[in-house]
Amino acid sequence: MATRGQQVIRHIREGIAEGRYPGSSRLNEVDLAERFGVSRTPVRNALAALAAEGLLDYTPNAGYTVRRFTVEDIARIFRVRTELEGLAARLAAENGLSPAAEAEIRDLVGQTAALLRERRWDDEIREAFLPINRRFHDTVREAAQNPFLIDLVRKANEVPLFDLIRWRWFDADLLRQSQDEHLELLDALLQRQPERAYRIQAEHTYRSGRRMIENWSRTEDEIRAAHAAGTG
Amino acid sequence: MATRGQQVIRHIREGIAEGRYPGSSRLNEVDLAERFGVSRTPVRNALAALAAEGLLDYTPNAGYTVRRFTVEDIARIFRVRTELEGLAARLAAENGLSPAAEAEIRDLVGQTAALLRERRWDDEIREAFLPINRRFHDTVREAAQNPFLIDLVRKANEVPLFDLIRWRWFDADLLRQSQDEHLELLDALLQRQPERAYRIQAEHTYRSGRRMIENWSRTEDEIRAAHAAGTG
DNA sequence: ACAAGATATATTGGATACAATTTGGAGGGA
DNA sequence: TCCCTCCAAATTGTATCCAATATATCTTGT
Repeated sequence: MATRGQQVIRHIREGIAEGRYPGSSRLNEVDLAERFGVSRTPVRNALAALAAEGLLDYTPNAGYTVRRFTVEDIARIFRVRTELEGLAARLAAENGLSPAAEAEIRDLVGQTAALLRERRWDDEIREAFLPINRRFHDTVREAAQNPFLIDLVRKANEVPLFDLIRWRWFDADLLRQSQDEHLELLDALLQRQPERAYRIQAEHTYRSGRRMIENWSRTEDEIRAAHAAGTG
Repeated sequence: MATRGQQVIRHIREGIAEGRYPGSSRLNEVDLAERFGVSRTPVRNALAALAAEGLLDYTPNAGYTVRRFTVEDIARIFRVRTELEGLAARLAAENGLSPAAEAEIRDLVGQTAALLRERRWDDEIREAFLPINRRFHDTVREAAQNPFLIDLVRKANEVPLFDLIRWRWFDADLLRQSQDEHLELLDALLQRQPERAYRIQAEHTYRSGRRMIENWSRTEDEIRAAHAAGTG
């Protein structure tokens, strides 16, 4: 089992991602310690780590606050993510796919095709697609064989609330379109076409960012309202 | 004044950058605490933060070690840095330079020109050029108006020993070449040519990375030897 | 001599007590 | 009413103590 400090890091990270600690809200050490049933020591270690990661802001003698992202911040983040994800696809095409990676991706594409064949769109389908999509892109990034790049992309994905709002607007058309792009990307990777892989992936990420921006403020407000209703 | 924890972070960071703690070396909490004249508490906070930043590796119940970078790691880092720095230049060209930024860059270019006119190459010239060069590129990155991108580039520059070996191979020819590229980049920025700015900066960073790789192992060995001689 | 287990030592993880700093408000004066 | 000062409460920063874990050492048996 991991240390308490590690667990506290996970708890706080999840709490922030799920909107329990809204942007700019202050994180009180004793409150967190009581909530998790531990002393302040592991809490402080967790806060220091999360601040170093960029998820929290820290002011000496004034504590930690949840880093707040504006719509402009999200746009800037996706401007960078577009290039990083595009670069990962380009490198993956340069390296070529390992037999294991190709098998994995083919399997994932096949699973998505099965979902599409059901010709319906409900929560069940969506919940099934989430891990498939994540594993698809994880596999592509792995194929880039650049742990440093993977780490940066991971950090760029670690913006609070991203997980919550990423799929709210998802519908059947988008699933089909997503599958099309995945198939094209797979083709580019197998054909070893780095520039084409870059274009496909960059455009994919760009559109994902545009949808994210469209839904950002609204979702943030909704979560804030829901949280206020739940506590007040 | 900052807290002791902050000071310890700075001390350890500098120590690693200057090779006092070689790659893979273990960082003992009590040793560090005694060395800095503080208790283990601020040391532990500092270690947690530095590990979250990626400068240290952490294993539960086994402590922290200085992250070790191989030649392959450096190559991967520069593959990413090339794109990130290129992206920053592209965005700066899209945004255009503020009057203040243009004045700053013109001043820095002028200072470099003055250094070149001296027609000599010694430590004094080199020491004078270091901060000029840093401020030049900082200004360009600032002009990209993307704090998130700046943060990633900063992290990419935070590899131990980079500061030590970055300029060892520098000579008069490279100073002249550097100035030429800076002038071309300034021109591209003023002309608002994003693609050209990207090309110039990406090539600039790429070559810098190539030189870094050529000198990496050698420098690491030298530092290790010097450190061993100093302590043994 | 060697391996396996037990014991001792060193090191990290966590809890608690105390010091330092900040923050909020009470009180008084202009 | 406004503002300034000072004091008290809350909060963070640090030190120290103890527990848990890992690592090294020493038996002990074959």
